Amino acid sequence: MTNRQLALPQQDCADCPIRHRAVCARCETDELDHLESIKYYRKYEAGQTIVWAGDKMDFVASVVEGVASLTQTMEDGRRQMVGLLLPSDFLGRPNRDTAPYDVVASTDVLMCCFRRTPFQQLIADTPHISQRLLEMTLDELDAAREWMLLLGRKTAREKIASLLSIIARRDASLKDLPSTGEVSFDLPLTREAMADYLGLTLETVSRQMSALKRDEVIRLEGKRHITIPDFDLLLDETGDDADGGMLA
Amino acid sequence: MTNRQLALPQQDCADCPIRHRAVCARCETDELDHLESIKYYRKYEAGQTIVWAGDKMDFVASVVEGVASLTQTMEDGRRQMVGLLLPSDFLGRPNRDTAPYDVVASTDVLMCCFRRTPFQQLIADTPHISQRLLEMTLDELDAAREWMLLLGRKTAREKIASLLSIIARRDASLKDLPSTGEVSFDLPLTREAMADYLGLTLETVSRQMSALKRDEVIRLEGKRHITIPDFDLLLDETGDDADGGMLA
DNA sequence: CCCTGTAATTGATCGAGATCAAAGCGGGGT
DNA sequence: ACCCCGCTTTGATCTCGATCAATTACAGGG
Repeated sequence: MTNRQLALPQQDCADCPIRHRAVCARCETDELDHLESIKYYRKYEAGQTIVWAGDKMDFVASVVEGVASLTQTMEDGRRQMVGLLLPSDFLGRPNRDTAPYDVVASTDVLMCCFRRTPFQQLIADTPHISQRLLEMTLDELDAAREWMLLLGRKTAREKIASLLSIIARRDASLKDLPSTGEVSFDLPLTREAMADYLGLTLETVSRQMSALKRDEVIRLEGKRHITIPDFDLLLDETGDDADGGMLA
Repeated sequence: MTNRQLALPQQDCADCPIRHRAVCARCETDELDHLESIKYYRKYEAGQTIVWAGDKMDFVASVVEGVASLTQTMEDGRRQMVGLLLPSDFLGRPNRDTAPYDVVASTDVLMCCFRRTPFQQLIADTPHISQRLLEMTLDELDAAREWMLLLGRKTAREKIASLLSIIARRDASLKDLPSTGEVSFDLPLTREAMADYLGLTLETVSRQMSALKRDEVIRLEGKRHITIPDFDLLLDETGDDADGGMLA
């Protein structure tokens, strides 16, 4: 229902839904042509592992549709998600050939891939790409640091509220809707994935979701579709300052 | 003792202790000359706030000597350190004029500063600088993600051991010493700062330090000078894989 | 040398979230 | 329809780290 028919491998960057947000955002037509010539699309199904930590990675990519997660695992099995890749986010690091984390598709995912070596060359030659990549990396660093505050200092309830508000916001911005008043979206994560992201157990996630529902901060239709009757009410629960405190 | 006489504002980049690690690492002589013409030095005393969150920041800088911390504070006073700036680390974000975090000198600090506007211009014109900045930002992102695993999933004892091993490693690498066998260094952080970094209370930090001492993983001389009789023994306590798991 | 103030240690108790354990869904396949 | 099987919810109990509360160590100043 939400994961409607994934687009078939498309050709034209001009029609791309992430044209103005992804690593290619600042490219001129001729630069885009060059990118277009080395790109290829790839689909992954929900639950599928895109890359295993430690594997060679011979491509970098932009998420076009869907959600993927970056997860670190300790020897004894403890797991921590360290990033969520939403449409327009970039996967991979130029000049590194080994993946440091597992990358798993949370929903069906469509990626726009570039072979790593030609892409590295392109970065070196195209300031519009390397500048955009720097900017995106700095944004990711800000997001990671915001997440450090969440992991280190927030309560379970605040963590859940923060996660929901972030997903709601990014979902709204993707659809060019405002994130105020009543907001509604599909959760792209299982309870377990939420727990891995928030540094909690899945039982605690479930309990806090129930508590937020009981307190009418959220409504659940099925397990995955969420309605937030009043977005400001949710923000009050995040522990962030009134202005939302968002940087990016 | 460790914070020996801070160098007087110096002139010559060629003699700079962070010449080959900082944002200027890849610059050629002529590029260095250009940088040299817009740089100035600034000292801060231990405990002094370098920038307040929300303040205008009209410069960016490299840490030359000393240690500074980046800290986020919630309205109710909960605090989380989100980064530690060691010598060669970069402070500030091009194209952003407002500081997102408090920056506080943990020890006496010497900074090599650049006014933001000319520096931005320099980045745009000098691939050697922007490439190095991208690389450093990607490293910081890796470090932040490693820290997310620590904050979300590690026990108090593992957190302390991880922090000590990171500081020991960076201290050794700065002095071109190996980090094996017996290692010894000064802690640049108070117990409270350690707690803010690790997402713990200072009491828990103190207790775990005592426990590591009791178990002879570390030795304390005074409150701040630490000796690690066997670095591998400390690594066993971090919860990371045998190979150390370090990326950068 | 003794104050004084700050940083650190140590002890006693509490509580949020983890862990262990059982049910409830709900949807897809035969 | 029915039965799985994976996901989720809910309950009972335990535990690690937080909190509250004294001490103790130490550096600087008179």
